[in-house]
Amino acid sequence: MTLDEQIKYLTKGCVDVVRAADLRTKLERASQQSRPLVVKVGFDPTSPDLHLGHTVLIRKMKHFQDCGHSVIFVVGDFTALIGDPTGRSKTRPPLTREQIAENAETYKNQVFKLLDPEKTIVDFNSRWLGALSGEEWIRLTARYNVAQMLERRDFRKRYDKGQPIAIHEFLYPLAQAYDSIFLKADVELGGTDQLFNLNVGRDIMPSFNLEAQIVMTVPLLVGLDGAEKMNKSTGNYVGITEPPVEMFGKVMSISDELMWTYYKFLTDDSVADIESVKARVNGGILHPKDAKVDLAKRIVTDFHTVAEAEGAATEFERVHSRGEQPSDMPEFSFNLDSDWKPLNRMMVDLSLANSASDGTRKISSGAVLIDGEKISDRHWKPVPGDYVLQVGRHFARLMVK
RNA sequence: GGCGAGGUUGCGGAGCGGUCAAACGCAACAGACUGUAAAUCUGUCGCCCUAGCGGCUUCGGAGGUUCGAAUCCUCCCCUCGCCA
Repeated sequence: MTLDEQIKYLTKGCVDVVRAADLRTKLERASQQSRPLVVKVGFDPTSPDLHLGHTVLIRKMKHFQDCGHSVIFVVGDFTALIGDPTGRSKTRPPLTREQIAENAETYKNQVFKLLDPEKTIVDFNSRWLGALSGEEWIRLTARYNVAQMLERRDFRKRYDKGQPIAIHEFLYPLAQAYDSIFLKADVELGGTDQLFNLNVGRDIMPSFNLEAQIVMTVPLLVGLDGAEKMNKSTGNYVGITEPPVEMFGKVMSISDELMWTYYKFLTDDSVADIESVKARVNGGILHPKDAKVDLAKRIVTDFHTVAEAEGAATEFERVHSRGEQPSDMPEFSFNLDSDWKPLNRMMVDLSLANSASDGTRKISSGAVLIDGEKISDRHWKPVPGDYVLQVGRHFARLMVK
């Protein structure tokens, strides 16, 4: 890749690049001196369950690796003690050493699906932050002032409203900045919400005789609903440990419009390549569904194998395009005499309805099929044998004895 | 601390003594149409059952008035504005 191509690749999808000109200079120098850039990214060890939203940042790390730079994955085990100030003042339960180690392991397993383990250094910021003396802390805090801190929006807001800001909250950005100093970071990446913290590192580094790091931020990914940010608690997410078929189906359910956003943030394709696919779709040359299938396969492949992605696509075709039964469905055994209940209640037991009333509603709205036959009577009773129960898009196999 | 507004079924938001399980919108869930896309249309959207113009529990909490309360009264709790 030429320098310009590299810059395009590395800055694709980024919201902030502070500063683009400096990035160019650093890249140039790195290639001249064949010295890879040190790219640092911090992760909070408290929530190791990653979804596609997190992978936007991880993918950006990968892009740097692709260009030959070294990436440091910093587990913020020390900064977790402070907690990134959100103003929400919920005190987090402190993690034990074991929990942190465990979460870090979980992170690794997930993150290395995208990152090259060979080229990734995993480190813990307690290693250097925990070793700082009181005196060193004072020197560090002396590098910044309150006016600068108040540029951070949530600090400013709280200050203006007269709400308390604990002194240690000011330490969080400074500690994170010190990570960059200790690691001599050339680049720090983060989500857009991290912009202030990242810039503190940039601001302070020169006073430690280091060149200011480049700060690059990536946006929060929109969730499956196309409206809210991807979030596990609202359910509009795709977890990266989800099975292939689930993952594929979820990606297929997004709107055509959102598909382009996902192409941008969840693949390594260049903006130009994506635009050309889009042009083919808009020109009627490529069916939008095929473009989405391709996207879904690629996303699945990132976290599973190519074969599993193909399998998921085939399964999807079978179930949704041809209306056949899925090859895998939960199975349940019943004894006709002792276990059988009216269907609406049965559905509750099988998690296919929220309540017996809900089950009744589904039955009367024609959503319930047994072996493909619509059931309208909740008192339907089987004779011993195997049945496939379908409620909307959910299936279950019933084995009745 | 003072004054004002308000807390209704996931959210928003009507209702202000009976016909209220509570309008309407959104979300959600089903059905039709499709490409499990969007848009559109239809239905449902507290719980229970022996499924009926059936029963039960809901309108911040606790009491009270009334044949009858989400609606009136009392006390309490909480939220949000404004002034100190």
